[in-house]
Amino acid sequence: MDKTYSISTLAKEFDITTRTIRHYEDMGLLSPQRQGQTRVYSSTDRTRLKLILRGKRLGFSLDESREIVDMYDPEHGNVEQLHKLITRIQIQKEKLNKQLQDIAKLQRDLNEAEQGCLNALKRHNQT
Amino acid sequence: MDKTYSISTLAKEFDITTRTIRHYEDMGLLSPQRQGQTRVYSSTDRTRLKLILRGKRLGFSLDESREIVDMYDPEHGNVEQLHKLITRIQIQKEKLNKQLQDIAKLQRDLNEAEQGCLNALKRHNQT
DNA sequence: AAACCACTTTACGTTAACGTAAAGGTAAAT
DNA sequence: ATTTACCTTTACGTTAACGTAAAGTGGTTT
Repeated sequence: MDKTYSISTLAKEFDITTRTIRHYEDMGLLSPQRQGQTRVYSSTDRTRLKLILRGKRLGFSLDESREIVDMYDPEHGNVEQLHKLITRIQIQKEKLNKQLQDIAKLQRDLNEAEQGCLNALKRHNQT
Repeated sequence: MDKTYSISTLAKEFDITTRTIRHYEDMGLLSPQRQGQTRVYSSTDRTRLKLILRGKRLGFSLDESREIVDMYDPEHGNVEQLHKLITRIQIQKEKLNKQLQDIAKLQRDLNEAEQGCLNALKRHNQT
């Protein structure tokens, strides 16, 4: 008796359109059940959607996001597949580390810029 | 006697095409000097380009990146402008914090997935 | 029964971020 | 002098990620 969701419910929850959700399905990122021809989303589907949107915020393409969400419930086929998956996971982890460094730098830069502004305001007030 | 760069030098250094660099100029992100009709990039231009590419890695649009690089050498016009700039800087900082959280979550997820794989391999080797 | 709602598919349109010729200018090397 | 190696502009093409109608289906509310 797992909770289920309609497409518009999910759309409202995540502030996206139903078109977007269907598009993710077209691209192979989601594959909800059907009742007749109506889509019924499980909580697993909802989680996948959440992950996709997180990937989007991080600047991932849908292809990259599919790679990532597929890492969660992989076809634990043979040993070779597992090794490949581990490799892909490590690649992603490295990419994330790079991104962390970028963010750290940008944060420092923004703080500097902010300080520059505040100093300019101070100088102005002293006039 | 500041160092200058040709367009193809920069393209090679950052592993992008000259078309891309000209496109950034078309979009108003760069405005190099000219010698005749040839573009000559200063080290400031080079830095701006670096920032743009960093923004790209973080999933920013060119519009967003322009906003950010413009924060570095703003037209310190009036006080109002300065306040607006500070506001924009803070918005960016919040966005970055959000992104940091997303990355942290994703890193944890990937570590879990990796452990799952490693365990699956262990179980396989015990057979 | 008619109107309304939420769902569906199909399909063309749009925007961003470049790719990819085409056609030509300039300066150094052969 | 002509090939080579850069540089330039102009302009149409492409891909991803949806937007936006159009036209139809199926339940329920009036």
